[in-house]
Amino acid sequence: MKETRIGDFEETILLLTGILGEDAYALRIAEEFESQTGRPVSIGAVHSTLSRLEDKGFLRSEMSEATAERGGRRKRIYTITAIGHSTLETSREFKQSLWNQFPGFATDNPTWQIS
Amino acid sequence: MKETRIGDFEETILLLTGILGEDAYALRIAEEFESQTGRPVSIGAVHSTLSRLEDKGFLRSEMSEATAERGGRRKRIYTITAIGHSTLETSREFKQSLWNQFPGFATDNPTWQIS
DNA sequence: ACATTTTTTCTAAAATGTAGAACATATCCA
DNA sequence: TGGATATGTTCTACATTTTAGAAAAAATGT
Repeated sequence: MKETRIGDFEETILLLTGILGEDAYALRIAEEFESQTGRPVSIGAVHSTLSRLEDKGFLRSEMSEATAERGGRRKRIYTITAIGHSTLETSREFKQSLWNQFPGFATDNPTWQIS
Repeated sequence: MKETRIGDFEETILLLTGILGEDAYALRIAEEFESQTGRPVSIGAVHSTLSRLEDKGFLRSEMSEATAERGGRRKRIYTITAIGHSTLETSREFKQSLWNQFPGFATDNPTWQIS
């Protein structure tokens, strides 16, 4: 099993988990994904990605207590691990480095012409 | 519209193609990938990804003339299209926005700042 | 009790990522 | 001239990630 590799969707889900904090459970994350990207996402996609990320050690999870709301069953709350965190950072730095080497995007001026 | 979606490896290959310019052909890209990431990559992986990116319209390609070097046969040179370019930018901006919402990482990195 | 809501778990598929063998075409040098 | 060797592409197959939604579980409302 390759421990340190993550895909694009996985990266986004990991980031959203960090952003949502205490509220990071599958359904809420899917909701946030849709609102931030404008693209629909299936709940299954989010669930399977979350558990894969947990298998890889980038996330850890814990069941919350049930709430007093209608249908308010226990949620599986996800938290980023130290490894997940550093993987995110590495990925970010790598992409940033590539962007900086891309002619026309290196620094402040985003003007670039395509043939 | 599922046309505008790319994966993580695809994104890296697209970026490397842009960075390499006139020298962007499969073998060279694979070489650059290894030197930039430190991870090995098979030539087949790069080839299939490049042609997939071309099918999606993010890259276009053209055969070069053979060179006078030993074994210097014709290369397939890839170039980023306008669509490929804007897809890259969209992806970069989206990730940046997520990072800025991530508590403790709202960075003021100068080379990335959008506004 | 039974319907309804929120949420997870399970199953299956399509798309992306990975690997390397097979093939083609160039130069080098006896 | 032609085989050894180098550079590249094309092809084929398989693994992993991404996507979708149905089914099951656990809570409240009436």
